[in-house]
Amino acid sequence: MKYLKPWRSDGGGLLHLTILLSLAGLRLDLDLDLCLLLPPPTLLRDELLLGCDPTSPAYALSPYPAPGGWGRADQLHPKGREADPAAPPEGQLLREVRALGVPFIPRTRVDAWLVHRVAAGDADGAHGLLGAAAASSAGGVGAGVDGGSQAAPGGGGDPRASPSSPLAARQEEKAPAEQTARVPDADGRASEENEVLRERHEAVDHSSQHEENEQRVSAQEEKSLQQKNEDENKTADKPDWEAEKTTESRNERHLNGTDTSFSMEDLFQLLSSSQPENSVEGISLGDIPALPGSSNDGMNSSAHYNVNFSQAISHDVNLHEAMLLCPDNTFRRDPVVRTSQPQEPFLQLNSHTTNAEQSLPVANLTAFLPFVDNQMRNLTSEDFLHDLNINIFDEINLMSLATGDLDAMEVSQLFQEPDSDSGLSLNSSHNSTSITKSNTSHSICEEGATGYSSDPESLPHHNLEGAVGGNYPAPMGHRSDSGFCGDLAFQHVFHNHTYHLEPRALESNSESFSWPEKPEKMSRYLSDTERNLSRDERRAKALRIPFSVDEIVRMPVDSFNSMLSRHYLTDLQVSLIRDIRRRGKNKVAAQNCRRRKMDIILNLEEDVCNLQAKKETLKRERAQCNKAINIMKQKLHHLYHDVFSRLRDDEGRPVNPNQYALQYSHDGSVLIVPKELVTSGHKKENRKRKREGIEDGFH
DNA sequence: CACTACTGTCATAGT
DNA sequence: TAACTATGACAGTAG
Repeated sequence: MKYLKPWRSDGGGLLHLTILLSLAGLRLDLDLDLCLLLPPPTLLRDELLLGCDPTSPAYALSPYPAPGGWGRADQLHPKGREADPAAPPEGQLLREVRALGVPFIPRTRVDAWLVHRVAAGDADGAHGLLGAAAASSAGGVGAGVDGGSQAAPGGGGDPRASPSSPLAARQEEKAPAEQTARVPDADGRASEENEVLRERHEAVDHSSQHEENEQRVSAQEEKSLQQKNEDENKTADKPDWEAEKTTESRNERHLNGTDTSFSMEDLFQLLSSSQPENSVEGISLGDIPALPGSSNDGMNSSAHYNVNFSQAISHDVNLHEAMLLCPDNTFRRDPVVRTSQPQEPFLQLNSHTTNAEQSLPVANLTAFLPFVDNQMRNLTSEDFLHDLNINIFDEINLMSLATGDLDAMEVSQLFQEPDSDSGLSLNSSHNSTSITKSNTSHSICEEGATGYSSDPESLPHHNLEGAVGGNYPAPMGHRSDSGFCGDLAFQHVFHNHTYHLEPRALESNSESFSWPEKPEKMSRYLSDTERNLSRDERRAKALRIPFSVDEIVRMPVDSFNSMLSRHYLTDLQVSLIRDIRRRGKNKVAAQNCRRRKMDIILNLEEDVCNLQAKKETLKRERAQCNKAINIMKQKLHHLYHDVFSRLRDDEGRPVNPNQYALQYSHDGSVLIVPKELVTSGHKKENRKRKREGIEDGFH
């Protein structure tokens, strides 16, 4: 869905939008048609008309730009398409259409061909031709990319797209048979017309299938409006038709609004000034399938082209009721906003959310879910719809994150960012570092588009980028400037359509939403499951990185690098993955570091304890030694006195121990010497020992 | 409300 | 030079 570019001069984006909305069972097509018809200032009015330069991008039926445009543009590129054998040359077609007196000029060759067939009475044929639009267009979004890339190698298709998608394979199979029967015109575009017309036919079929459900939904909406909208209490008291009238008149007031913005009236004048025979409704109706609420079958008569402008706007009511008004009608209309809506239709859709009161409660939005979901499921038998659903729901899921989990202010911020693809630069002011850390290798477009930051979590819009990440590669570097705004606008449109998500989808996607850095702020939004996730895990989820954080961190570097090269990842995803790996490894390193530090501290404490214990032991040993020494001294003292008591001099008298001392000689003999001699001898011996000790110390 | 422990992260130096 | 590790410093959070 990322690849849809609604705001384009050609009808392709519009066709896509119309078809997709029809597939979704929403009666949004006319309103969006009118919105989409409003040309950007730089768009020449003639580009809206059939007679534009065939080489102009506006002429191409593809919603994608020609070669050089952004990726997957090749799918519906005229080149490589088979010509419709029944399609007249474009000049003849135009002449015939004009000759039929159709009150408008079809915008594209497809429209012209359709009008030609219908006005000529071949309603069934036109109906049939219309049908194929959904298949082709949706296939162009999803599965059928590769066949187109073969047909238009210069179309900037995603080179990594699988060449074996089901639709591509089917196209390849049927191509030879059709080539034998085709009568290619000069441009080789006739087959494309045929195919797109067939797609439209399918779109109409789907639309008619959803008619009952749509009416039921509309009735419920109206009932809810009448019951719960205080501003419209009077309307609630009136019969349904009066309520509708009120609604319609309200829209007419919007239409006739006097503000200076680009109104629908301006559009009407703009288109009618150069082509007086053209009517606005004609142009828009040329692209829309049968309107469920119209009295005519829509395709059985050309009368449905004569819907007046106010009727067309009445469908605008349906659009906004379907998109923006919830059953309990907590959403208020803003006439000013609505009046200015035609100027910048998608941004106006954004403006609906700028009012806090206008934020869409998820519970209310889910009223549409069963219907839409069933319709989508019924269509999944088609390969293209498989891919389409994926893309749609990707887009839907992302939007649901914003609408379902953000408060009104954040939603409004999300939608207010005009310069960002996917509204990704919303929160840039909240995190200045995210800008300074942006990879300078990114172009401004990409940075703005992706809100590139090393800290995606700080940017709630990043999860939008996730729509193209993970398993849905996005050719980010192939956008044309013109496609940028369209992409932005178109995403916003589909974001609004995501209001029909299942609650489960909303919940699951709320997990992938990224939140402001403030944890206390986060806790308000995060579920218990989310709260258990680490920041990087939430970031990875937000960007839909198809690897677990644990994998990213623990993987060997070789495997890691090969993994990055194997998967098609956006720069933002790669950056986040590398950041996750770096942070994860650093986290482990920090844990190890702290563990080591704690180990060191514990070891030192243990050493201190051991040393203290050793000190105590030594103290005890010293005390024991001292005690033993004292005992020995005591014993020696006793022995000394005992010996002296037994000694006698030559005259037989006891020896006084205070005057004599015992001296042991080296040969073991014991001498009794006077103490004066022992003292002097001890001094000399001590001196001698000291000298010897000093000499030993030197050695 | 202050304090503390824990944890994640960043910057930087070293391997 | 890239990748990784180690570590100090800082900030946020919970008890």
